[in-house]
Amino acid sequence: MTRSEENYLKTIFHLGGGDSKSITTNAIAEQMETKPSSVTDMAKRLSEKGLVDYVRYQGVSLTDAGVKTALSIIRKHRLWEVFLVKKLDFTWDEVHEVAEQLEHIKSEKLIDKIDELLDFPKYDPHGDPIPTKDGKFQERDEKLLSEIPINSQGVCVGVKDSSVPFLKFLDKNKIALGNTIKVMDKEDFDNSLRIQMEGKEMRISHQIAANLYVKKND
Amino acid sequence: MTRSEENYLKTIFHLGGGDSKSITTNAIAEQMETKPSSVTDMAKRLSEKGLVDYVRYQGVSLTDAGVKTALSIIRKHRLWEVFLVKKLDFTWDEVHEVAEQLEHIKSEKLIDKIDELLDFPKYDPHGDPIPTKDGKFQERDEKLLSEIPINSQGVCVGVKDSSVPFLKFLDKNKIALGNTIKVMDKEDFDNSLRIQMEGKEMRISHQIAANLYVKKND
DNA sequence: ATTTAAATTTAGACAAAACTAAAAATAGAT
DNA sequence: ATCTATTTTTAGTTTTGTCTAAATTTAAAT
Ligand SMILES: [Mn+2]
Ligand SMILES: [Mn+2]
Ligand SMILES: [Mn+2]
Ligand SMILES: [Mn+2]
Repeated sequence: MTRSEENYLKTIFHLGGGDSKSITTNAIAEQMETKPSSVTDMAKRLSEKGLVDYVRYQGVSLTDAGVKTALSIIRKHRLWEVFLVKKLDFTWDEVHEVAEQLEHIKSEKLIDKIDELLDFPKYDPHGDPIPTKDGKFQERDEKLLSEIPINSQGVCVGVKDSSVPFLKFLDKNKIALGNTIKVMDKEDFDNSLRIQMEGKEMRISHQIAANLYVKKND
Repeated sequence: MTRSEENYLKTIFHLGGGDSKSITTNAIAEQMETKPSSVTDMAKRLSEKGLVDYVRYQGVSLTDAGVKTALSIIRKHRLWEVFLVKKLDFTWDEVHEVAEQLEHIKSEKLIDKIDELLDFPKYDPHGDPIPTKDGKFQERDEKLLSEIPINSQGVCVGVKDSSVPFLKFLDKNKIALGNTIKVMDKEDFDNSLRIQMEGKEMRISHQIAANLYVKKND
C-alpha cells in the first residue's frame, strides 16, 4: 500500500463508495484536488490490486478489501486526532493536517497502543466516530441543529463542516461539543435560530445550524 | 524535502559527513542498502539544492544547511523513540523501525509538544544524545566497557550496536542502561571480561563489552 | 435520430527514485 | 610510467504518480 493508494481509498470511502455505490472519477478528482485523468490511472491500479471495482466510464466502488483498508486509515486518522488534542494540547482546528500524515504510519502495535493510551475513544475531536479494529462504527442518532423543532434541545456532538474557519468561528463563539443547546425560535425570513446554550441566549445563522450535529435528549 | 532526501542526509551525517569530511558514494550505498549509482543520482540532486557539496569521484559532505536538516531528522527520530518507550511501553528493540517512519512527519509544533510531554529528554533509549532545537548535542564523557581498566567501574549509558539481536541479548542477561558495572578481571586469551553488575558477577565476551558505553564514575 | 455538451479515457511527457550494464576515473602495484 | 583492480559515474530502463492535450464515450436536448 502506497500513501497515494491509501489516500484514494479513503476519499472513495468518504464519497460513499463503501456501499458498492459507484463514484465518478470526476468527483474523486475534485475532492483530491487532482485531475480526472490521474484518477483513471489510479482506478486501474487499485482495480488490478483488487481494492476497487472499476467500470470504464462508470466509476469505482470499494471491494471488501478496499473498505477494510479505508477503515483502517480512517481509524488511524481519527485516533491520532484525539491523541493530538488530548495529550499534546492541539486545538481541533490544528489536528487534521498532521493526522493526514500520521494516518500513513505502518505499525499495528503503535495504533493499538495509542488507542489504549486514550482509553479507547469512540469519537474524534470533531465528533466523527472512530471505527473499531474490526471495522465497526459507533452509530449515533444525531440530527443537524437546523432540523430539530422549536423548543426541543440536544447536546452538540459533532460538526458537519470541519474546516479551519468554521472551527475557529465556533471557538470564538464558545460553541463546543458537549454543550446543551435549546432551539428557542426560528426566523422564517433567513432561517436563523435563536438558541439557548449554557445559560446564555444567542442568535446563529442557518449556515451555522446546518453544520452542527446534536443528539436530542428527549 | 522528500523522505528519500532526508534519509540520505541522515546517513551522510551518521557516516561523518557533518564535519566537511567527504563520504564516498559506496559507503553511503552500503549503509543504505542501495546501489552506488543511485547514490550518485541523489548526490547531484542534493548538491543542486545546496544541501551537500559533491565532487565527482571524491564523495559528498554536508553543507551547513544539510547538517541542520540532518540534525532535525535525528532529533525527531530519537524523541519518537523515547516517546514509544516511555509512553507506549515499546521495548528498546522495537522502536527504531517505527521511528524511521515517524521521523519524517512534518510539524514543528508536534515534535516540540512531544519533547515537552517527555520533559525534554537528553538521550534516547539506546543512550544516543538528542540534539536540541538549535542543533546542539549533549556531549558526554563515555568509554567502551572494553576499554576501561580492571577494577574501575562505571554506569552503563549507551549501546554502540543497537541491532535487535544485541538489544534482546542484553535484555535476556539483565544488562540495562543505568546499571553500574565494575570490571573485575580480563582474560588475556579471548579478551572476555569478568564483571560485577548489580550485585551479581558474570562473564561477558569482548564483543559485548566493545558495544557497551559506560560513564566512569571516578 | 442527430447533434451537442459534458464527462471520461487514452496517449504521450515528466519527475523522483530506484535498478543494470557499460564506460570512465582513480589508486595501487609493478 | 604502465598496467590493473576497484571505485564511481553514465546511459538507458522501470515504477509510481502526476500532468496536458487529444480522442472517445455518455447523456441531454433538439
Ligand atoms: Mn481529520
Ligand atoms: Mn476528524
Ligand atoms: Mn533508531
Ligand atoms: Mn536510537
